[in-house]
Amino acid sequence: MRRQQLIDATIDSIAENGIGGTTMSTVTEIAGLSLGIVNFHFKSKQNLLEETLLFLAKEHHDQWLEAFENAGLSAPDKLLAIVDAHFHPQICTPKKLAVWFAFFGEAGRREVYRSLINDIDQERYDIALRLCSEIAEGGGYKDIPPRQVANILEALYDGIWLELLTYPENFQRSVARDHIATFLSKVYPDHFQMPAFNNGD
Amino acid sequence: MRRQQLIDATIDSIAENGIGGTTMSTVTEIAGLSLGIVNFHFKSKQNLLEETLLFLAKEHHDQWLEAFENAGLSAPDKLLAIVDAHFHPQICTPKKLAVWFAFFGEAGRREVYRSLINDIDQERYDIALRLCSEIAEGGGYKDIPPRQVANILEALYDGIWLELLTYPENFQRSVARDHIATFLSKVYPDHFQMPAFNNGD
Amino acid sequence: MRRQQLIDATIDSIAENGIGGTTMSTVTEIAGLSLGIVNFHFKSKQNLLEETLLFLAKEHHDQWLEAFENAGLSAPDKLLAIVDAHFHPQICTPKKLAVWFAFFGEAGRREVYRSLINDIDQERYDIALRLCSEIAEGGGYKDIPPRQVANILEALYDGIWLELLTYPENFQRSVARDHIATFLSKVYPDHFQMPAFNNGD
Amino acid sequence: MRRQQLIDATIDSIAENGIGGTTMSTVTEIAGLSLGIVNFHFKSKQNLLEETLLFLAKEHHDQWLEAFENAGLSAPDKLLAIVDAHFHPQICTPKKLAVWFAFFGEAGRREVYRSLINDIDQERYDIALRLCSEIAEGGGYKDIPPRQVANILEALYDGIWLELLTYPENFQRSVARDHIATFLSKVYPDHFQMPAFNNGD
DNA sequence: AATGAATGAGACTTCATTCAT
DNA sequence: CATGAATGAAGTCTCATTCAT
Repeated sequence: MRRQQLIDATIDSIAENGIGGTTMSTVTEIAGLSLGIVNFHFKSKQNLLEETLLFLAKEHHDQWLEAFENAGLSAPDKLLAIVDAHFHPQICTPKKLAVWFAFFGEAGRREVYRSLINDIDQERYDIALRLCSEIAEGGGYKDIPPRQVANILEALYDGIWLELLTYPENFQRSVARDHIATFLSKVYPDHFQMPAFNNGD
Repeated sequence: MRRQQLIDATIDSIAENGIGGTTMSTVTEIAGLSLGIVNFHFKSKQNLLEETLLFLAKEHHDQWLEAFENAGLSAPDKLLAIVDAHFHPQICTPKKLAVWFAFFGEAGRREVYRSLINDIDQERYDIALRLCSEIAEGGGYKDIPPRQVANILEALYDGIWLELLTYPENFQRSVARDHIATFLSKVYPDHFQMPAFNNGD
Repeated sequence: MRRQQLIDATIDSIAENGIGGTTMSTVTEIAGLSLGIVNFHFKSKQNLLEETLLFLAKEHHDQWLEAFENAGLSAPDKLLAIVDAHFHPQICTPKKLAVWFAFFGEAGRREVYRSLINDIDQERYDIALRLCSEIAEGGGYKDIPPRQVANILEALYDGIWLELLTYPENFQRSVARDHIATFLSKVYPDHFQMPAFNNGD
Repeated sequence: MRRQQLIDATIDSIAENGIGGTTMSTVTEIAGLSLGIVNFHFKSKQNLLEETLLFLAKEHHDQWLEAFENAGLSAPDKLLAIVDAHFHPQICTPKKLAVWFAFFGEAGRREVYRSLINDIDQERYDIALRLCSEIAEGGGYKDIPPRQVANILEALYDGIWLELLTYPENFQRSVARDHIATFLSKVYPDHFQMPAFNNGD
């Protein structure tokens, strides 16, 4: 309860001030609580940051995993469900994107962040790889190794997120998602269809 | 010169300590200069950081612009030259990638940095868009709007950079570049050819 | 009772963490009680510390006073009983010595603590002085004023305690006590006998 | 210069407020300097405290060592010189005594303090033991082992210091020193003479 | 009586910036 | 131009005390 309240405030603060600009004061002020309370519920500021990242990672993980499981039975359906999950309104908000990249910026030096992010990525990558392999095998796609498709997908998630973050004025989740659908329709044309483009884009 | 010496040291320091861990001391110590000298050549720490980002942006800009101009005359050649420039050994080093994402992660400063590098990004995007339009027109590619190809390219640059940064143990510029070449060969099959894949990938 | 339970825990905590490292938390945790309970039974932390010192002082006082009263009738017997009481297993434990010197070291609080234990020290000094006077008079010892013997005794108590505290690896109450007995045998040779020394010492 | 200024201020502050009550503020305020300067010249508060203890220990060590070396050639002269050094006006001031006992109170838990104090004590103890052995041998004193005399001397130094600290209103270095001279005159009567007592004491 | 979450003053420490040399 | 000691604001963390339950 208090913990979640503080994690929410931390997300707000990082989105607004960055990790470096996030202080105990900014967090507790946003949460409307007293300064000392963070060290009461979390051991330290560092721990608060880690728990915040953990929360985001879990939320993201649950989102795509559920999408994957609830999607239609076919591999393309499941793969597309995972793609869509990255741009779900619960996950892909300007605030949360800002926080993700704040952590990415530190990940090189903070083993904790890195391993946290890696674990989740790895699981998703493995599933995507399996789905691509199924599709490639079933469709007779021989020119691109499934591993490469999965790699490009991972890069596209992050790359598009960064576009959305950097140019929030054109922020449109649907367009973002269409980028990836387009890519898939080119790679596996019999299994994904090109999205219809609105003129304006 | 002193200024460049300090900017280089700043890059080293940010790569090693992050922006938050970069202090006047870490910078001047790496540069082998005295503490007080930064405020002599730069107005403030903030200014030093901005100049550092600007330096990277310019270096990057010069790289792809020169590649673009020196490339073969055809649009595909020129587009591929821009792609390659992103993974040139001068530009795409672990240290510099770390600095780029350190800046991307600093939400609070994003405004400042955005205003610094917007023009450069825009220029590259415009050129790529023009090239894609030429190719699409000449090749009769009608299903994907050139704007979208250009957008996906931008996302791929950043997304692949982030992969390289996050998983430095598989750091291979050539593989990175192949991802994009693969994408282009799928979008404009008559103008780009699929790279040959090594078995290991 | 709760109060005594907390005082005991305070002694344990001071011995382990020092006065500075002793907090409401360390005390209540050792006591196995809830954090808020101290301010319930004691006015404040300061008050808890004072009561703890007072407890030690009283315990010490009772010890030597009882020893004094129960000893043989002769003045030397009674004086030696007081000496022995300082090294009684109930009084002279590593933990309690640590607490004593923790308090002695707290200059800022010395005034407070002095006012608490002054009377007790004075009472013991007066009794010792009286006993020395009796012995000196009865034995015709004219070269040392009784007051000086009493003073040296007081210094020896504390000095030997500090040795015991500082070098706990050679902690031997019997040796400590022998130091003082030796001193007395030199000052009042007809009334105290030199202890036998074990070779090792 | 600045360092010594801060060490002096630390001694003043510990004497007045104790170690627990000594803060960066109290120290720098006494020194008339700015708050941040301690961490500039010393790494941390803990380091400042250790350097302060080191300074006192060195000063004390130099004092008795010089006294020992400059004293008359006979063993009694040298031993008495060491005794006297403990009550030299440079060493035995109310302020410095307060600081010593502040550190003694922490010594049990701070290995640094302990080892610092131990080293100095050991050297002095060894010298005193040697002198006592010489005297005992030369004078045919067989009833007290030299080791015990040396031990009692050590206890007396600290014990008398504590008396002086606790009852500063009777602070008289000469009386203190006489206590020890009296003890020695009783132990080695042919080599030390009883001091003359003023009536008042 | 008892609990323990919450508060907020105050401690230590870091570090951008200044300025006498 | 260059140095680096000095300053002091600001950040993290601790902890005595309070108070609703």
